[in-house]
Amino acid sequence: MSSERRKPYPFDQIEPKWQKIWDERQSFHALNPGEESFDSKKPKFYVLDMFPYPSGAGLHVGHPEGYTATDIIARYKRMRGFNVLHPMGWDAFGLPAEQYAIKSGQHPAITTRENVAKFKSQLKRIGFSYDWQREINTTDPGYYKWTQWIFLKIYNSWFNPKTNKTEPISTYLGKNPDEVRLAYVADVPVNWCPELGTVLANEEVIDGKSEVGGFPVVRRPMRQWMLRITAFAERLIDELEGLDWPEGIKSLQRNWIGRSEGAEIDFKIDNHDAQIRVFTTRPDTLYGATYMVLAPEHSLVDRIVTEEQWPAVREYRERTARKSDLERTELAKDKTGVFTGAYAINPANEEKIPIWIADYVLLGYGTGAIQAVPAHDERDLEFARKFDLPIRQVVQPPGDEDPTGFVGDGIAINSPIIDGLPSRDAIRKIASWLEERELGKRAINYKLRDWLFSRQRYWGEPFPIIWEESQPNAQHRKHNALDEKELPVVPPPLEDYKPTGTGEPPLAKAKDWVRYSDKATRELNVMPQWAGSCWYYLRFCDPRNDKRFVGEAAEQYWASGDCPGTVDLYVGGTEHAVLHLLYARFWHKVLFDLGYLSKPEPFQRLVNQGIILGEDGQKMSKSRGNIVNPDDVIEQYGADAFRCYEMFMGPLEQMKPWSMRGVEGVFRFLARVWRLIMTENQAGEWQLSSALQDVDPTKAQNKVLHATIKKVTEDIESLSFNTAISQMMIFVNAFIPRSGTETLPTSAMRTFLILLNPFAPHLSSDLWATLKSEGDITGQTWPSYDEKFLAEDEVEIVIQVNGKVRDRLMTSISATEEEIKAAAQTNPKVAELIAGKTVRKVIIVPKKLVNIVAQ
RNA sequence: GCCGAUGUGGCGAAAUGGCAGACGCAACGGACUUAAAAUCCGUUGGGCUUUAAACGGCCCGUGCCGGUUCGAGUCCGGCCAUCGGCACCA
Repeated sequence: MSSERRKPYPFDQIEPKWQKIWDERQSFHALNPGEESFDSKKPKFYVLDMFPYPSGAGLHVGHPEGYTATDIIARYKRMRGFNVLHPMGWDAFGLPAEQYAIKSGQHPAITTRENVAKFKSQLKRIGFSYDWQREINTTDPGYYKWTQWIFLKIYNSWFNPKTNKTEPISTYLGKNPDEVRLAYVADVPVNWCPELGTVLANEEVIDGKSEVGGFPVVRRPMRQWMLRITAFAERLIDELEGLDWPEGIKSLQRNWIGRSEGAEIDFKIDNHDAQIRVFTTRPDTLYGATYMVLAPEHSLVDRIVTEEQWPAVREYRERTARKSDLERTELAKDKTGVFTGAYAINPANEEKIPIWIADYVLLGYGTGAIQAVPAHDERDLEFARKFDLPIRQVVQPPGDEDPTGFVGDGIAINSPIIDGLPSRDAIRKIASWLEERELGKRAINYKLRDWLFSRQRYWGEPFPIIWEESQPNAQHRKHNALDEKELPVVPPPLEDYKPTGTGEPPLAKAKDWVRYSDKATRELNVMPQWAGSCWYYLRFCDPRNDKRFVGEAAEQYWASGDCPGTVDLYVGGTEHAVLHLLYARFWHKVLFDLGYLSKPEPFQRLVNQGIILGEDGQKMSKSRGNIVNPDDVIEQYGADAFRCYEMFMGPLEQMKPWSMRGVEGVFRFLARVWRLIMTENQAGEWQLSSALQDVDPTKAQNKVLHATIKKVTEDIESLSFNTAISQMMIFVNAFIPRSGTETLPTSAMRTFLILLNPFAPHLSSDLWATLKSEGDITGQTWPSYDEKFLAEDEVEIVIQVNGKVRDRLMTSISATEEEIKAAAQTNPKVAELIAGKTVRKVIIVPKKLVNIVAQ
C-alpha cells in the first residue's frame, strides 16, 4: 500500500480531533464579570503574548517559542483554579501590507485579512488555548475607533508639573492650551526617510537607517504631531522599580530615557543683552570653561555672529544641515567647528571666553549649548587641541594620574569658591552659589525626546483632527479635535497608495475625504504602527464593548491584585525594549491619571524569549537558507512534539540553535508515553495496554511519581520548562515495563497525564479519554505531591577526605551525627588515607556528606 | 567607551556553596529481524594505571588569574572572549 512509514503514534489523527473539540466546546473561553456563571471568587491570571504583525510569510519558529511558554502557563493556571485571560490578536497596520499594495494594487485590508487567516490557522494547528472570542485586530474600525478616542484624550490633556499627573486640558489656566497639550504640532527637525516617504520616530532609526527596510534617513524640519512623553520621563524611570522585568530591559529603558543631574548656568554675552544657558553635569568645573559651543542650529547664533565671521558660519551651517545622521556619527571622530566672533562672560570669574559653533553639540539635548571644559571632558579636549584653545585644569585626580583629560571625581583646584573640595561637595556648593546669585540652578536633563507621532502613509489610523481654514496664513491654521461621536475616522479608499515623495501624505489624494466642511479640512497624516499596540492588552479585557474602550468592571477585575501592573505575565522578544514597551507605559499612565485604569503600569512581569538560530548556529535568514518552517515540523512530528521541543531546547530566555535531531528525541519521548498506555494488536490497531491495572503504585513508583509532581510544578512556576520535560522523561523511563509481568497503576498514569497536559495537550487529552477518566483533562485539578512518598529510609552519604570524595556509605535516615562520624572514620579507605595524620575537623551535612579534614 | 547577558563533554544542556555533566542528541556495541526501519538493552569528559579479561585504583577537568571556605561551576576581586543595546547626551 502506501510506502509511507507508519507513524509511531497517531498524532495526525488525535491533534485535529482535539482542536475541533476545544473549538466546539469553547473550552478556553474566559468569563467576564457580569456574565452568566462568572465566578468572582476565582483569582484572575492574565498571561499575554506580544501579538504578531501578520506578515505574508506566515509564522516562523520564533513566534511559537513564547506562545508555547505562555500556553503552558495558561493551561497550568486554569488547572490551579485561576480564571485565565489568554488572548491573541493582530497588530495589522504597518508598512509591509502597504508596500505590497503599492506593488499589486491590492487593498491592504485584503492582504491583511488573508495573512490573519493564515496566521490563525497556523496557531490553531499548534493547539494554543487562546480565547478566540476575544480576538482583536488593530485595523478593525471597531478597534481603532478607540485608538482614536485615546488620542483625543491625550490631545485634550496636559501634564501638570505641580501634581505630577495628567489632567484634562480644562484645568490648565494659561492663555494658550495648545502649548501644553500632550499631543501637539511642532515644526522640528525630524527623521525623514525618502525611500519610505515618511518620517520616523527616533526609536525607529538605527545607525542612521530606517528600522524597516534599512533605508537612509535624513534630518529635515517638518510640521509634525508630537506626543509629550518627556513629561513622564521621571515616572517612566521611577516606576520601573516595582516591575518584575529582566534587569537588562530595565536598564535599557533607563538608558534610553537617559536621566542626568546637573545644573543650568547662564553666560552673559559680551556686548549683547542676550545670554546663553548651558546644561552641565559638572558645574564644579565652571572655572575650567575656556570657551563655549552652540549647536549650529541654535537660535542665538543669528544674533551674535560678527560680520567677518558670517561667511564661515553660514558655510558651516549649510554643510552640517546636508549631513545625514549617519554621516554625522561616522565623522564623529573628527571635530569640526567655526568661531562666531562673539564672546561670553564666565559668571564665576568674569573672564571673556570665545563662542564657537560645532556639530558635536546637539540642538536636541539640554539647551543646545555647552560650557567647554577641555581639561576634564574628552570631546572638549579634542576640540580645544584641534583649534588651539586654552586648557585649564580645575580638578586634581586622587592618584598620580594626568589631570589633563581626567573626567572623574577629584579635588577642585584653581577655583576660588570651591578650592579644596571633593568634586561631589564642590558641585553642591557651586550650585548653591549660582542659585543665590540667580546665575543658574540645579537641573535634571533627559535624553528622551518627545514622540514623533505622525506618518505620511496610508495604512494607519487617521487622526481625529481637523484644521480650520479661516486663518489666511496656512502656517497658522488652527487644529481642532473631532467629537468622540464622529469616531471612527475611517481612511478613504485610494487607487494609488504611493507616498507622494514631497512629504505630503497620500491621504491628500482623496479630495472628497479631505474636505471636512466649508471651513475645515482633515488632518492628512496617520498614526504610527505603535499606536494600536499601545493599549491592545486593555481591549482584550472587554473586546466587544462598543460603549467604552474597556468596561469598568472588566478592567477592574482583570487588573486586580496587589502589584502595580495589569498583565501578570508578558512574554515576547527584546526588540521591543524601548519602543512598544515604553510607548505602552506612557499611554497607560495617561489613562491611569485620567481615572480610566486601576493600575499605574501595564505589564507586571516581563520575560523575553531567546532567539532561535538555524541548525548552523546562525541567525535564520532566507539568504542563508536555514529557515525552519513550523508547518513542516508539525507535519512530520505533530504539534505536541513541536511544542515540547521548543521548550526542551534550553532555557526560555536563552538564544539557542534549532536541531531536527532534537525534535526527534522529544518525539520519541511522546511516542513512549503513547505506548506506555497503548499497544498494537495483531491487526495493527492501537488498544489499551494490558499492563494498566487498577492497583496501587509500588513504593518505587510512588517515589518517582511524587518527585515528578514536585519538580514539574516548581519548574512551571519558574518557567524552567526544559527541566520539567526532563523530569517527565525520567518518569516515563521509570514506568516502562521491563518484563511482561509488570503492571502500571492507572491512577499514576492519570496523574502523569495531567502534568503532561500543558506541554502536550492533544496527546494527554486523548490518552485521558482512552483511560475512561472522568471529565475532560483540561478541567482537572493540578495534582499535589506528598512528602511522605519522597522520604527515604536510607540515604547515601558521600565520604570526603580533605574535600575529595573517597567513598560512599548507606546510612539510615535517622542516623545521628555521631553515628555517621564513627562510620566514616572506621571506613577502611578513610582509615588508610588518614593513617598517621591528625583529624582536625569533621564536617557533617545531614543526609548528604561527611568531610574529614586531616593533616 | 558605557550598560546588560553569556562562557560547563562531540552537540542542546543540568546542578538550594556539598558526588560536575541529570535529561536529550550524536557515536559505538548488542537484542529482535531474511534484511532494513522502528523498538528495546548497554557503553560513552580526558588521561594514567592494575588485570588474561573484568571489577577496581589514581590524577586532571566548568573561559583565564587570584581570593574566601573543610569544600567553589556556584561567592568575592581582577582579566579575556562572544553576543545584544547605547554611544559627540555635555
